[in-house]
Amino acid sequence: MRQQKPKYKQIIDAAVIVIAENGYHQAQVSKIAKQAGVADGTIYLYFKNKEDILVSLFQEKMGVFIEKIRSEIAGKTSSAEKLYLLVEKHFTWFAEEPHLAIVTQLELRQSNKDLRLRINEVLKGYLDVVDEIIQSGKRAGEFRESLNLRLTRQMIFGTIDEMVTTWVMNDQKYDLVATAKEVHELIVSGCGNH
Amino acid sequence: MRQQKPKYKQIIDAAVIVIAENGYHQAQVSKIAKQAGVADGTIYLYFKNKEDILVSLFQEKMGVFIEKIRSEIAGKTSSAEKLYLLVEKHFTWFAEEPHLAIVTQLELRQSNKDLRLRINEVLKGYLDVVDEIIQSGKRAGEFRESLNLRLTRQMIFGTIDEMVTTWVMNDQKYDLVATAKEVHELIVSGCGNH
Amino acid sequence: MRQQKPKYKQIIDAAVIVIAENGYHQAQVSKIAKQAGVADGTIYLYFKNKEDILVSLFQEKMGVFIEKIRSEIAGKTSSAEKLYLLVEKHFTWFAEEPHLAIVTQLELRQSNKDLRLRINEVLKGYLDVVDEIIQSGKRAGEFRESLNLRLTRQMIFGTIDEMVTTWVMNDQKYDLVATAKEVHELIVSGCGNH
Amino acid sequence: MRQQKPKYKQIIDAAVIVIAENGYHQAQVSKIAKQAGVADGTIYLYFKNKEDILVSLFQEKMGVFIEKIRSEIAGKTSSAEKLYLLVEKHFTWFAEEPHLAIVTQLELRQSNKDLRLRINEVLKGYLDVVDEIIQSGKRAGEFRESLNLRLTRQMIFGTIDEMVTTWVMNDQKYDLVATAKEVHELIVSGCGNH
DNA sequence: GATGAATGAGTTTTCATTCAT
DNA sequence: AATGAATGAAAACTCATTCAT
Repeated sequence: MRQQKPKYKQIIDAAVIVIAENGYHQAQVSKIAKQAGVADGTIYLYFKNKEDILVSLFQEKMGVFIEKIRSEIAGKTSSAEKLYLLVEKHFTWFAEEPHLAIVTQLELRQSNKDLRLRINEVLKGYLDVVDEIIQSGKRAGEFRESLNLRLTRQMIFGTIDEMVTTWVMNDQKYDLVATAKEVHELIVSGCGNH
Repeated sequence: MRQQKPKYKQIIDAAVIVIAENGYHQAQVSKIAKQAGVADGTIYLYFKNKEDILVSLFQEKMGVFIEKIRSEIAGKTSSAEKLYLLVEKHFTWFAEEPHLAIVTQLELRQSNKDLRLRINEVLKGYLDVVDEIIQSGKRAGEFRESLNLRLTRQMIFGTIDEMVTTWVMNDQKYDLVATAKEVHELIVSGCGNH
Repeated sequence: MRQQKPKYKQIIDAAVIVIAENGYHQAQVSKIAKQAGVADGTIYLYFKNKEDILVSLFQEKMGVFIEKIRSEIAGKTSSAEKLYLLVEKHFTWFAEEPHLAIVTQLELRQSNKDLRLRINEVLKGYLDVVDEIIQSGKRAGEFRESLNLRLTRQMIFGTIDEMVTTWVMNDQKYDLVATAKEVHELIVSGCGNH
Repeated sequence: MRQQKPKYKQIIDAAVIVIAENGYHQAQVSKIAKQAGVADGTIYLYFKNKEDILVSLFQEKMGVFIEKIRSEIAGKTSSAEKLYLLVEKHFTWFAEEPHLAIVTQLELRQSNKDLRLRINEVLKGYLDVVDEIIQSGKRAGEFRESLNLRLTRQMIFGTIDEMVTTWVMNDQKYDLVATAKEVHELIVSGCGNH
């Protein structure tokens, strides 16, 4: 685990604000340092380089979120319910951290392919949770036995991610959390009429 | 309508190749010019600036694709079939233009927010097709009457987009088109077991 | 003498307008060509290069002006009167051609040293007129015998030129011609109280 | 007040040399940096942009000169004597700083109108000194009561400036300071024969 | 640990000029 | 004579990172 000195967190929180408010390309290290109340050079005592701030930021925030999700769904037996909690908590998380939503949905994607591969590593933990829900659903007979794990995971993640991105691109001006129920319904039942 | 002189298309095709092979940030105008077999300055006779190459590229390619989709689904009566064609053609399109897939799924997203808003304008035409399929499905009773148009559209687009992105991130090493049937099934029926 | 084809004059007149209205650095050859109603390439049938337009412009306009001055002072016997006419005609000239005033006083000076040396060649004809006035004044006993020709010429030209430049820098908002009498007085009598 | 660190002055002195020797358009920032013995980027820690180097250079040099003039004429009672000192010191200044003479008389004028307006701001301080001399001369009865302040100031400045410019354009090959007495005489008495 | 002054690599875009038609 | 599409050289400025203090 990384150093937990206060400045480490200060810098990450500063980065979220600076990137959300200025955009990725206008989020200079010096701006982040100023927002964090440290000198430019200090950043490099806690992070290898600028890219490392971004990855660490995502790791830190996503890590906490994944833990929260895991503990939320731990007690539930129904996979549909677990899936609902995943969607609802995901939406609630970003609704409560609008700056972070901008950073993850818009700004972080402006990074290069290498960075995105590292981000995908972090995302792996989230996708594992999705996989577990799908597997348990299949075992319990709630979900179709024939589901392709990888495709289903991508459908779920793609849907949720697109919902959040569209909401952010629309300046977060409608109630994202309120859509959780319908989104969950779409994922479980698709658009078909059974 | 833009000029249809060969050089306009030459430059766009060169841009696709150069961006796909070098990445967005290493795709210098001079590299594109060289690939297109024109002088650097010639680029600026056909495009306002570098960003304009990207938007034009997306417009040009997506425009043609949308027309193709529209004509494909024109004769079909079943909405499920239309939806299947949408997925299958989408996957086939990118499978046949691997360079373009890299550009749209990875490189183009590294652009700034402004550019992405302009890209969304182009995407609008695609989403309109999705909307029309959903609407016709609802009218025909194939799809649930209660479907929220916007959310359903986002579920469909998010799923398809995520499939293509994952495939590209995995170096296009599996058969994307082969997944079309299952993806279609997921969209129509969700992951639930009815 | 240069070609007197209509396009030659068209281009020079266009250059005066374009340079005055856009400034030297924004007066592209293509803009001048457009204003003159000819193709870019046509410019090069009448002028060696862009710099040549400027020198020719100055030659053409200044040449006509010098002739006018010469004929004006031809009949006068008093040197003071000749000097007055020089000042008054100079001011009147620019007051009647405000675009040209901007070009000669501000924009033409943004050129490089080489161009300015060529412009000085043209100016030589003007300074000759000044010299002749000084010489005749000395011969007639109107001006001090001890006057240093070169310095006196520079004093006269420097004063007149500074008056016009200041007037142009102040957006030509006061009546330049109205100052001719006082300026003449300053040149003849200096600021001393005799 | 600007920083007085050695680098600020180093860069200004380097700029004077590089601009004088290469001309304004060939005085690239990298050339100035090299001459100053600093990195290109360091220039931008001390100056907003390239134009700012020029304005600062003129401010710095002219500011010092104006102070010198003021202290020189402070003890004098005769306005003619003050005026003589102004001319003589002005000529001596440039004779002692031939590089600076080239820069102010030729190269600085190649700048655009905006820059010249900023330069005029600096020049204001010089013209104030001229005004004070004229006013004191009028009060003491040395100069004509009827003198128009603005015109007289322009006559004096225009004359001095033209003398220096001509001298620079002639490659400083004669003794400028030696002309001070005659120039002063011209300004005070004009070319008339009283 | 903390600082912040200094570094220097790297790229888009403009525009005078040419020349095939 | 006239055109105008094509050329390609050239430079200011930013900003992630370092390192002496």
